[in-house]
Amino acid sequence: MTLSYAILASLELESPCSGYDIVKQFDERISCFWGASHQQVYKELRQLKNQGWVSSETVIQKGRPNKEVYKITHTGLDQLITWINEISEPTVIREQLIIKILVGYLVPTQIIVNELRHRHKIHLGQLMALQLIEFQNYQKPSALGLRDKLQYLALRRGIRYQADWIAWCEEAIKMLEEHEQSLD
Amino acid sequence: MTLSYAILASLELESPCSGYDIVKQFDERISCFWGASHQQVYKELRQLKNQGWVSSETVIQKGRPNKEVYKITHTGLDQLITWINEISEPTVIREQLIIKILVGYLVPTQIIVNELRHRHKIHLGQLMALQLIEFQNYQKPSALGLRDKLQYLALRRGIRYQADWIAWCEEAIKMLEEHEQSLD
DNA sequence: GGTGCCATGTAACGAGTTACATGATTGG
DNA sequence: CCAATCATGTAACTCGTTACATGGCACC
Repeated sequence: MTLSYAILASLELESPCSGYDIVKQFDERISCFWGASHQQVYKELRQLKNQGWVSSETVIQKGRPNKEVYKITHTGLDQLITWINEISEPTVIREQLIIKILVGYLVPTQIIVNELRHRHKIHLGQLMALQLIEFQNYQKPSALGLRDKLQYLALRRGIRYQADWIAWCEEAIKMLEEHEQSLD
Repeated sequence: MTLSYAILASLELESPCSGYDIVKQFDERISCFWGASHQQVYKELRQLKNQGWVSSETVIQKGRPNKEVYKITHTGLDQLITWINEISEPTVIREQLIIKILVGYLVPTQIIVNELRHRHKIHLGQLMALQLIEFQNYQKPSALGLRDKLQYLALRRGIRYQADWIAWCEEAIKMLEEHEQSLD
């Protein structure tokens, strides 16, 4: 399961931390390239513990629910490294919007344009958030250590991804609006 | 289920066709934004038929296995249109490579660079295939009818997607190789 | 003679989603 | 006072993958 390696990586980067923390890290850091529900993460953490790839202990808190904090074990680290060494293929993407575009002639063009605007807005918001992180933390990427350079590259992947969606949305909106005008 | 709408859209664009044809269309036309195994598609087609969203008949062939060819029904078309009208959100992506990048310091840099080169090659191959289609079929997009324009926009999404991955791979390889050199 | 295409399917399993449940604390 | 945050979980279900099965034809 790939999720287990994502969790191991998360614990390798920052530990000890709870299932809750891991979900938050997925959401905040790499939301455009990884997502998991808390149910999935908790389930997986229990399984990883059974396998001995992570260890955990209970932290008693007052005023808050107790939490179970996890660390990666050396077995887990070995497994993570083995996994990194395996060549992986691109993920299958199932993007509804592309299907809608293909049969978009079935509805008024404005419906499609609205959907494109909606997507544009989402990606613009995410792009700005990522660019803020870039501005605040990575002014001089070439001066960074390897670890930070890698984090920066992951961030760059996100920035490019969002910018790419935005550019396409604009291209598509323009083409559809010009098409509409040409009908008058 | 979203797959059912992808199938309906496929049948709307081109019908009658068999489960086999639909899988092929997914693979060929929009492989970077949709994928499904034949098992999934056959299963879904049977369910769509039970619901009355598609109809089918058996075509007897000689020298080849018989096939079941499907068409979208008017109920199915209604459902497809209703679905298009609903606003949809971006898909969750689970991209292993980003995880590997984040913890890439655990292995020799060359391992990560190799993986990046592998991805670069894949996306370059797909980009060239898509650009060939663009060159052969869409020389003058502004002159197209709505249906073709939409097909073109879907193609453009694929082209941008591939080009974006390529650009990032190059950026990443460059940064990692320069980092290696700075250590000498 | 082996590989690949056409064409469809079953069965078992694993991954992921949705709905539901709990309960205190903090902040507007 | 309502919403959000912290923190974890169960149960039912759907979706998707993997492995296995069949069998003729065309091409090199």
